[in-house]
Amino acid sequence: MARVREFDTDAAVQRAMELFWRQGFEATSVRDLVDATGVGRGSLYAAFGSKEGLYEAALRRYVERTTRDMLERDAPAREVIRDFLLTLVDEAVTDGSRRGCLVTNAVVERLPHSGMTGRIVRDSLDGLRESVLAVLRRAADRRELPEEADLDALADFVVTTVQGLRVMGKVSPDRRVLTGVVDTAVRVLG
Amino acid sequence: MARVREFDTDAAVQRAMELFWRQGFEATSVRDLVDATGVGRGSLYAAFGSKEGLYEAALRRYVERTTRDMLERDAPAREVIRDFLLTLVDEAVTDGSRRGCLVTNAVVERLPHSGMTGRIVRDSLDGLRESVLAVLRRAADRRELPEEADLDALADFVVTTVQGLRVMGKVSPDRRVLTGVVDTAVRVLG
DNA sequence: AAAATTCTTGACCGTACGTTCCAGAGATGA
DNA sequence: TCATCTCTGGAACGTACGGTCAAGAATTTT
Repeated sequence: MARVREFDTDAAVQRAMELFWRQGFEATSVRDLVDATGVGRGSLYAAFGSKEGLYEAALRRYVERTTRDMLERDAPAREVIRDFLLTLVDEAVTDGSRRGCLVTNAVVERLPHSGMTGRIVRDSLDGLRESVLAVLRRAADRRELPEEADLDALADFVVTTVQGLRVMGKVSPDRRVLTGVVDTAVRVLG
Repeated sequence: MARVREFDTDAAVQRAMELFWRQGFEATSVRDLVDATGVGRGSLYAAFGSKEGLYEAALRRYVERTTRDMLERDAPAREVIRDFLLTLVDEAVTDGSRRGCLVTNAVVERLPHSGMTGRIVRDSLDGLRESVLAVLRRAADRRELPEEADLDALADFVVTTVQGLRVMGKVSPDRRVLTGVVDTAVRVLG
């Protein structure tokens, strides 16, 4: 043992996450990160290795914190999923700084540039897909969906709709429009 | 009159577009653009004002060239839109460099940083929306859709699905999955 | 108390960035 | 032919970047 770390790693990652979320990876400089976290350059590099390492930690944190517990509700699938999508609409309309979703942003701006980002993003979307699938399976068990429904395709469709909403939410955060999209989308669920 | 411009502006914008599309705005340096276009720094700045100006020209070119003539076909709406979405799937699966769609990329990585990008992007999506709407109206005239169908909401839904496919295509360019999504999506069209 | 170990701070590194500028080349009009 | 104008090419600008490192501070072990 020796000198103990003075700064709160979690808090630093949280601050970094907020910056990356609002500004993107490239547009956020190490200087910005030092200022926002209050942690010195050296300490940041000792703890995370690189700017990209810190970004990945921030992305991981985002994925972990973005809970899907809305999807745990025991209610008709269409209702559960509709409410879930409507929270995304709400986020988009409410979010004044148009930051969208960090995962979606990571897909577009970081995926080609390698690193662990692809892995994290894929895991995140797989997680969402599984949660949706669980909802659909419960519904299928209750004979709530048509007998021949393809649950896998439906789950992929919902995940795709989430990404679509995330993008559209940035372009036109218009509640009426986005709500219409959600209502249209959930019509495929029976 | 005086000395006449030596380089082909259109060709230069085309080259720039390819670079921005593949690498994104921030990751493309002016040096890259000079190398790819073969046009000197000075000439580039004289013609486009700034890196952002060239980006906007490239984005505009992309929007103009990305023709929607698939949507002009006179066939059942569901079929026309399904085929259109399937071409996107094909693009995603085929595109080895995962560049996605320049407009979608612009939304995510450039929208917060102002400029004309927001305007161009919005115009582009509005254009797509109008094309889809025209298809739907033709279908409605032919009593092909349910009487009570909300054409506006359907058009917004299709545009959203396009964006969703564009993002998903980057993460998992899997034809089976994406085709399933398309088939699911078009089920809302009657 | 002293040795050992880890963390902190911030100056410093080389590089690459976007942009500006200007001397010279090429084209036109007088 | 010469004056005028625009375009060209690339050197040069200041700045900001991501990353490194060494000296000192804090803590634990001996």
